[in-house]
Order: sequence, then structure tokens, then C-alpha cells
Amino acid sequence: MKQPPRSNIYRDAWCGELATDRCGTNVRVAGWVNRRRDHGGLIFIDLRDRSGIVQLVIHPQASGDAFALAEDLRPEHVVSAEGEIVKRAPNQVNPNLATGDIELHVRSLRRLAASETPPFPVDEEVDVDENIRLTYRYVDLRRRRMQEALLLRDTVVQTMRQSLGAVDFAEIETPIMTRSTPEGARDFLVPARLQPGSWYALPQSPQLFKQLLMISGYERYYQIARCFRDEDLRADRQPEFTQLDMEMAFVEEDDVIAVTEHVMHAVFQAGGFATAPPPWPRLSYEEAMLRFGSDRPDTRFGMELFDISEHLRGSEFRVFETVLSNGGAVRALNAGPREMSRSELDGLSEVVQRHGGKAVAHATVDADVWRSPIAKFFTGHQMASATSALGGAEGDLLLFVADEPRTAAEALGALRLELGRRFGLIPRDRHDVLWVVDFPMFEPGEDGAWGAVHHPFTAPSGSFEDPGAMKSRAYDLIVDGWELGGGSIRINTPEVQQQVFKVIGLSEEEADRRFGFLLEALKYGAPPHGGIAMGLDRIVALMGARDSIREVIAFPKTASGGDPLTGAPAPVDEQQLRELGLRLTAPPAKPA
RNA sequence: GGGGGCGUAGCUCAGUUGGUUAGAGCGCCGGCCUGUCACGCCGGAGGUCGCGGGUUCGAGUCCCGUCGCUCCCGCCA
Repeated sequence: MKQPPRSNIYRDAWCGELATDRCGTNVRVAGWVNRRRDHGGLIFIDLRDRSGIVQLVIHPQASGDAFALAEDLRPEHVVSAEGEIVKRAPNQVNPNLATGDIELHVRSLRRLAASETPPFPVDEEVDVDENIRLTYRYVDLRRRRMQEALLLRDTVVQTMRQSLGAVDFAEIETPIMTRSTPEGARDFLVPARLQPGSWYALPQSPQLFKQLLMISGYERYYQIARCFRDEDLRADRQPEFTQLDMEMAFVEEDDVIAVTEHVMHAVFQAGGFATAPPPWPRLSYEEAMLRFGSDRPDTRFGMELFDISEHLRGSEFRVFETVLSNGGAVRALNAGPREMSRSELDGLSEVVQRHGGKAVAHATVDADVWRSPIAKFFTGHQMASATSALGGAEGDLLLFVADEPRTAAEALGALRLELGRRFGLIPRDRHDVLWVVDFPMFEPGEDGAWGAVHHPFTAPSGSFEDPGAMKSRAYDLIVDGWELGGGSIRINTPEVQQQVFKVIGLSEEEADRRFGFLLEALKYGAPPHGGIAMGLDRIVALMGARDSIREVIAFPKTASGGDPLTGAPAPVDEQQLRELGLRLTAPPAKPA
């Protein structure tokens, strides 16, 4: 706590900050009963506020009905206590408690509110069913781990504001009710009562508004922005989430990257998250895919991937030969000296299959050849050459995936992560930060058209003659295999913007209808500009070592998008629908 | 949309091959206890085994369906 509380009838001190310097003085504290130990003739109460815990001692001779009340207190009752701070005898010191060398000898005690027995323990770190935690989130948030997470989140946000403010960024708000301009994800829609049949959309990001602000000359903008995407949830994805959204004018990649490194390094330091100092290494998308089979590689451990297509081409192994002759690749990794059972190996194939691969082939290095069901298909030279490419030593387990190059890379990349976790190869107290750059601008979509890999406002490099070969001027910040943020230099002329729309199959009319306002704005002096968006929830989750961003959001949604506390989403009255000019074509899924 | 895991007391869990009255720890309630801090001791209450259906002499256990939570694939800056 930065300051003592203002003295009032409830308290004049924080529980967790009382120390021997206050011995002999009279203090008043308030909070929740964390635990009560009733010895019959003497009662101890651990009183908790946000700052921590202090032990209250209530003697029978305390004034008034203090002792009788203390007998009646239960966990989570809210009380205010007043009395003298007393130094504990040496044999009574509790080394596990920050305030363990003092205690408060209570003179008077007031119960400010009673409490039902909490649905789960507040004072213990037991894993409680998440649905129950969310139903009673106000109780859950009292628990130490949740408090730590939310206060870490505050530290992160404060640090972002300070370090951006210090380099002239201005915080500017953009609308939550806006026009549907799908960037790829599904929009959340809000019906417009005043214009029946029309809809607002909640922003997937402030992307277009921050570009407009650059055109408006604000030079350096940022916002801690809430964003909305109506897609399925994951441990690291919520339908509403928060990002640190930034944009700068007259910049190229290095400028945005430098500012981001400045902010994020400050954030990591403020949260005690140990990383190397900037500048952080940059890896091209192509290299990331080749070496790690992922565009967000976890570089904290090795076991890198290799393309051994050329070492094995021309073998008798039909599976590999078919893949190779169809333009596919054989990718492999060296899992090191490991014995794996048949069922463990089958398990690896399942991992690969989940990510679009077909199966994993395996071989164990045995002198110059392989011990493997597929060894008989290869020449000694092929085996020796592939083994050497993989740095294989006697007894090493080699794993192969053959497929279309990208599928092979991604499937083997997923396998690498699984092995890293399973064999404990990932160091706990080391954190790797890196940039992935040089993304392709377009990739083939399902309908044969091109799709924008980033979003269609990203500036491309290369020639529109060959969209598949174009790169985007984009960059992603990756930490420990988490994608913490991404951004790009944006398009700042209507001509280029139109060309990009054309490549992704947006007709001129369609582009004009949906993004006409942007194209128009680009005609009025749009400076070169670029920016980035950092996922706040992910940053805090990673720094706080949480598996899910729900652990760092005060009131998150469940995997089905609901909030067990409020019951949202819920049906609305017929009257509300009528005012909006809406009628349901199907009855509500569940009654109100 | 698809696949996996889970659902038994307030909480965390056990529950054998389908078999008599479904258990444990913590919590809760009552009693005792003046130095505990995971206080201790004694006693007690507490169950729609998520829900519905089926098989069976008999279902927490097997089958079908359904709901909820969760992880992943698809989807998603």
C-alpha cells in the first residue's frame, strides 16, 4: 500500500503493514475474518484486508461484548477491531506471517457484516471447480492467487501508461459501438433502435480508428482497448479481451519495434519477469517454420526440426516417395536418447494427427544404420546422411513426418512442443523474447482466392504480379511460444489499399461499401504509419505463470461464452425486442 | 461443427467384477479448552451419485440420450 488509509470509524491502518514500530500504539483495522482459533478462554482471529493479515487477540476481559462477539465470528465475517499493537514473545513469533512478530490486542470489536459459510475455502489454495468459482467470483477474487493476478495486471497497465506517456504517446478512446468491418473474425452486433434494421458492431480492434488518428496528425496514439470477437473460446481466447493498442506516424518497422521493446521491457521488469534486455532477436517467418514448425516458436529448448527430404529421396519407402514426388517434404527431429514403448509412439502419432499430419515414423540410431520398421527401405548411405543431418548419436530416437511442407512442419512442431513438455525440457525460470518478421502477405484461402495473413491494411512489399511471393511489413512479438502481440506498417495510399482489396477478392463496390470511409480518408494526407497491438490478458497470464487468461480477468466467460455469476447471456423481454424491431425465429434456448 | 477428459457431501476426492446401510480429509454444527497461527480433543449433521431413459432380481458402477465445465482441432489479430 502506498499510503495508510484515511482514519475513520472503521480503520486507520492496513492489517498487513503493522510492524514493531507501532508497538504500544492504538490502531484500528478492518477486514474479513480469514480464520478463527477459539481456545475457549482466548480467541485468535486472522484478519485480512487487501494488504495482508494480522492476528487479533481477544481476551475475555476485553471491553464490552468483544469476547462474546469473537466467539460468534466465522470465516468471511466483516469486522472492525481496535486495540493495542503488542510485540510477541520470541516463542510466539510466526515466521510464516509478514506481521508475525506483532499482534493486535483487541479492546473493542464490531461486526460490520456477517457471511454465509463460503462455498469454497478462501484461505487455502485448493483447485476448485471453475464453474463454482465463477458463480461466486466475488469470493474467488478474495483468494490470494486471484488478488496477485489482478494486482499484477494493474502493475502492467500502470507501467504501460507511464512508459508510453514518457515518450509522448497520447491515450485516446475510440468507439465501442461502431460499424461492422469484419477483419476476419465474426462481429458482435448491437441492434440500432433509432434506425430499425441497422446494426452497430463491437470492434474487433480499434484498427481503423487508430489509422484515422494518424491521418489526423496525433503522431503517437495508444489505448488500453477492449476488443470483441465472436469466435469459439480457448484457454488464451475470450470473446472480449484487452489489448494495448498503439500507432505512430512517420515510422518504419524499426521504430515501432523499438518503442514496443521499450514498453515491454519496462513491463517485464516491473513484474519481475526475467528476460534478456532489448533489442530482441528477429526470426523470419520462414526460418521459424523451418526450425520450429510454428510461427510462434518456443525457443527455450532445442530439438529443432530439419528438412531431410533430399537425404531420403529415391528410397524404397513408398509413403515418403509419394509425398516427395507430390512436392511434399520429410521433416524430422532428433528426440535424443530415449526409449519409447509402442503405445507411447502411437501417442505421438495422435499428436501429429490432431495437427493435420498422418503419422510419425521413428528410428533409433544404431551405429551407422537405424533400428526401425522402415529401416529396410533405405540405403546405408541414406540413413547415415539423414542421421548426420539430424546430429544423431548412438541410441538417439529420430522422428519423421512426411506431408505437404507446411503441414509436416506444423505437425512436427506440435510434436516438438509435446516432447518438450513431456520430457521437462522447458526451463522454468528462463524467458525467451523474439520477433517474427517477414510474414507472407497473402495465403491461399479455402475458395481459391487469396486471404490476408495479417489484416488487409498491412503494407505489403514485393510485386502485386505475384501475390503469393509478397511479404507483409508485419511483426509479431513472441515470448515463450506465446504470441503476445503483433503489428505492422500500414498502407497509406488509397491505390495500394485498393490493390490489396482486389487481391483478396473484394470488388471495388464491396470495398467501397465496407471500407469507403478509410479509402476516402487515405486521400487526405495519410502519413506513413504503423503500430502494434499487445494482448494484455496474455501478457499478464504469462508473467503470472497462469495457464489460462481467465485467471487474470476479473469476470471472464466460460468456454461456452457464459457468465455463471450474472447468467449472461440471457433472453430479453418481448417488449425489448419489439422496440428494436426484432422477432425471434426460434424460441430462446433456455428459459430466463 | 468435430474429438478427448471430467461431473459422487459445502470443497477436494475414493468407491473393487453390477450386490446389503455410498466413504475419507477439509469445512459446517454442538461441547470442552488462556498462546494458537493448517490450534487441539470429544460428539453430530450433511447425499436427487449432474439430469432423463434403458438393461438387470439388483446400477454410483453397464448402455443410450441430454446438460454443464474443461482441453484440443476447425474457426480466430
